[in-house]
Amino acid sequence: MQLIIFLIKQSNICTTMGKGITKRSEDYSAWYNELVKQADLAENSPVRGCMVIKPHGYAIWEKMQAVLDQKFKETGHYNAYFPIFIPKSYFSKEASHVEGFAKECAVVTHYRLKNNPQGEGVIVDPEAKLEEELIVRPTSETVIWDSYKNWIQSYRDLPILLNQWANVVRWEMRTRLFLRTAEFLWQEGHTAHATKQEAEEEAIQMMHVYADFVENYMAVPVLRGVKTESERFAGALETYCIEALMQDGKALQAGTSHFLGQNFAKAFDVKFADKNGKLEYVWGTSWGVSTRLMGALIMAHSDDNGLVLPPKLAPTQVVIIPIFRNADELEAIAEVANQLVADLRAQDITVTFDKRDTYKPGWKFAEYEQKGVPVRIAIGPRDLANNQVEVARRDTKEKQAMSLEGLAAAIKILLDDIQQNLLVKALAFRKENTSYVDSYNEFKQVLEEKGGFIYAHWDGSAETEELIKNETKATIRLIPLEEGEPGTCMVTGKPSKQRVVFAKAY
RNA sequence: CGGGAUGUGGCGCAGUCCGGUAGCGCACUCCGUUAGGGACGGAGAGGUCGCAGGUUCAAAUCCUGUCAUCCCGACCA
Repeated sequence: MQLIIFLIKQSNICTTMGKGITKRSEDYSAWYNELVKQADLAENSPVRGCMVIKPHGYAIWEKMQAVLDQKFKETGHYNAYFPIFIPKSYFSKEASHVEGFAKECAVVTHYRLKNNPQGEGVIVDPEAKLEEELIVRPTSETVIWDSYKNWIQSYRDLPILLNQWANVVRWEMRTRLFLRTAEFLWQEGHTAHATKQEAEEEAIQMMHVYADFVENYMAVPVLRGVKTESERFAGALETYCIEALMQDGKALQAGTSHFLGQNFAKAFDVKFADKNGKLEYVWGTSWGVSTRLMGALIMAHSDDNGLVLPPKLAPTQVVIIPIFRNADELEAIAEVANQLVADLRAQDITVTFDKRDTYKPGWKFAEYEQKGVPVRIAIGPRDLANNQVEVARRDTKEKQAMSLEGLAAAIKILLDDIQQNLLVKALAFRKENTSYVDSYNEFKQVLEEKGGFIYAHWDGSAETEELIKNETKATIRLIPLEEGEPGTCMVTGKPSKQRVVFAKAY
């Protein structure tokens, strides 16, 4: 009996392979690229390294934004907007900051075009050269701290808790849709505080806000920790981060939160008078997540049939597909379907009733599967006769007949179950792909054969970190927050306070 | 910026070696049959072969230049 079920499942898979995508096992990278396009999330733009985010992809991003925005507001932050252009001179004010971003900045040098006097087209008007070039923001610390200088005089002006939703540009050499694009969308929080402790607490808080979002909405488990000095954000004293594991065993940095110390306050001369009238530099943080989260979402759950979305972030949670031969049949089905739509909406479930007669049911099944709609309900004449519907869940691809009686409530429970199942599956995968090693040879072997997160002892030096990176391409993803057992470095044998997490990363 | 490759209807490709006036699959339009996992048949529409020169009676094809994109490295959310 089990064998028969297995065969049926196999044949189902085969029939959907007609316009399928490359399997993960064959070429993970190709699978990802094809999936992004097939699921209608995004495509390459005419400009190298930039992407067009298509409606379905953008709808998912909007869901993410909505949840995050609410969380930011709940933690006391306000949204604001600063300009996309930053005067070049601002970048020279914080030395390590410019070091970190100079190599990937887009620069505006002119403000006018004119018709080409030599012939076709337009040229940049050489007369219209800017006095000072403008940098297209790669991040906004500099322009924001320049404003903070004017906004902050007294301890009464603090804290300032701002966030902005924006696009930024980093001229990357190699790009991939969502994971690394020359222009990307993100949010960047920028806060200013009177004390070191408060700023540190803010940075840590936001790391936890991110982790909570990624785990409870994206259903992707993350490790929390701090970056090593060499992986730290340019201009930060401490970078808190969350790291997720993708299905190919590589790590993805899902969010970062930086404790900036007084670096930017000093660079932009932002001081405040404390209660004793003494002038002090302001303490700062910055934190961000980007459309890269889309990449994490895709790579964490999706399968060889296409996108798999957690219900909490799916723009459409349920699709209803009628199966009919003629207008009369459709009418009978629509009566039931419309009632079901109303019932589902009453439960705050987003639902689409796709009664188009321009596409066949099989085509629609494949289409919604590829786009990751969590639950599909099919209703045909046979179902109407039995007062039931066929319900299929995207995550496990299981199908079952369900009674129309109390269906909306049952679907609500099913959606919760899918959300939960995705996280459980991802947690199990991470557990399977997490290793503890004590020798460098073992480390190399595990990295080569299995990948994943590897906990190992490290002597704390940048030299050893660099050596491991050069020899194995693995980097220290983070130093866990919780105190660990001391040991000895797997490479040098020098003492180590605790294990750190290594992985190959995106 | 080093190494490799590719530019031909909307997409994916063949044709290039050996010059002879452009073809296949998908998608698209119309008609009919179909409809519980990406239907079938028939009839159509759509391309200055990346761009600029050159050779030739004749160039997608040969030569020169140029631009762009992709992949592998160094760099990065």
